[in-house]
Amino acid sequence: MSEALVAVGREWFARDSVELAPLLLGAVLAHDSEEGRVAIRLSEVEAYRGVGEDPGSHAFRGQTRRNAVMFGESAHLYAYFTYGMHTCLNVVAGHPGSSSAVLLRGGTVVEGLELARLRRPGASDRDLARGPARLAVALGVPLSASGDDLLAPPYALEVPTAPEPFESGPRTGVSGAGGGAAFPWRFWIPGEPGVSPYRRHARSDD
DNA sequence: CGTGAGATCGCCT
DNA sequence: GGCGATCTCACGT
Repeated sequence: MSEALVAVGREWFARDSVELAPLLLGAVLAHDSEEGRVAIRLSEVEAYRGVGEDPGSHAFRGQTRRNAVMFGESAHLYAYFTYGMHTCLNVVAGHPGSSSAVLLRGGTVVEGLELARLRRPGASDRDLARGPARLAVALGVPLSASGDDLLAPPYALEVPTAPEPFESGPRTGVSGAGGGAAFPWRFWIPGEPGVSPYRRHARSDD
């Protein structure tokens, strides 16, 4: 179950987001704060491409204040606020200007379980980081952290030396153009508990 | 376990 | 002014 993990440099992330996304499955992202460390093993991600290529992407219509981080260096954090209350986290992919990213949709807490429970009162252990907004809360990463370099403290990111076996399907929550079978850019590790349950809008036939 | 609706606000047209 | 890369609770099965 537990494979070897290694730290990698920025160039490792500077590839196409659809290629990068499944390679991040099984990676462990840690975040340190005054409260302590929480680390999450990623079990579900989604790839988003750049300007003009991906109708489901925040970058589709070009650079704006919100998505500016997507246009910068790889391995930085792109955090965005949605539905009036939720923060979701992405890892920027590709080279500067490619405006692509990988959304962290779910995972399991592998370190700092007690702290994660405090941050998500009432949630079962399985649900602590299952879903993109839940994952952000469990890690303790706020919206204001957008733009942070994930390759420097207070973060630590390690990836598997051997890629995890994965499955793929339509992206969750992306409706209209950009959703559905034309963009099967959601990737997950089959059988892992940290795979998000929200597929209602996606019309997947898994 | 599944479905459904409300919350709540920044972003973009 | 409309809607979103969502989550939680309520209620029926």
